[in-house]
Amino acid sequence: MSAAFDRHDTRTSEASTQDLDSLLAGRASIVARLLLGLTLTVGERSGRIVEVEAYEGTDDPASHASRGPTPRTGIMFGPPGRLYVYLSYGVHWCANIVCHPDGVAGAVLLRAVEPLAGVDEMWADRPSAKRERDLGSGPGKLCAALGITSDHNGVDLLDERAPVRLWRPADHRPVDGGDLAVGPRVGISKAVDRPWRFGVADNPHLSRPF
DNA sequence: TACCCGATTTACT
DNA sequence: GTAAATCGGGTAT
Repeated sequence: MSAAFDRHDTRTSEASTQDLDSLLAGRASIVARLLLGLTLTVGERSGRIVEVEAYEGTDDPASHASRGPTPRTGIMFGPPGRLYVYLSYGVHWCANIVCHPDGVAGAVLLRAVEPLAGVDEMWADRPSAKRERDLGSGPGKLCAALGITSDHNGVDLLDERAPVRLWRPADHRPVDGGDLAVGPRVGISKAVDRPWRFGVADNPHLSRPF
């Protein structure tokens, strides 16, 4: 599969100037960190992505796509830039951004956002939150705060008319150097050694410290 | 058709 | 720190 990425990996070195469209076709473990600092908008609500995890599909035992496509995971085998939403523990919705080229499964789990707009609506859907930094500080919390549910599964995030949109704010700066925190993924039992959790270092809205 | 379990959150001890 | 809540998909009957 690596041949499918050779072209993309070289281009992602200058990712900050690329279109999101081509960026998302790259390898999940590289795309993930590049999503930090981008904005996710659902209606009136917006959040800055501050924590993510990469899941590399067929070659990643921890990925839902590791055993091939199913009715649930099929979206991850399609074109990049779409939203993959699944139910965790029968309770919480979790959202991923599909990446890799069309036909090659891969995704980036959204783990935390910093509220930017529509904060009143977020509080209404996160009644148990005690502080603003608790509103989106986890993959399930993030979906509740932004109002993301299975209704949004398969949405094209780059379509301006879509109910959920991913975009680069005018003041965006790549998160790297000392601002980039890296660590092992959370809550998995396979491939636990892969350091594919990325975050904005010391950001108060993280799901947990690195 | 049955059983098992999970990319979690929350409340309670 | 620990356990309960809750349900769809995967794997085995």
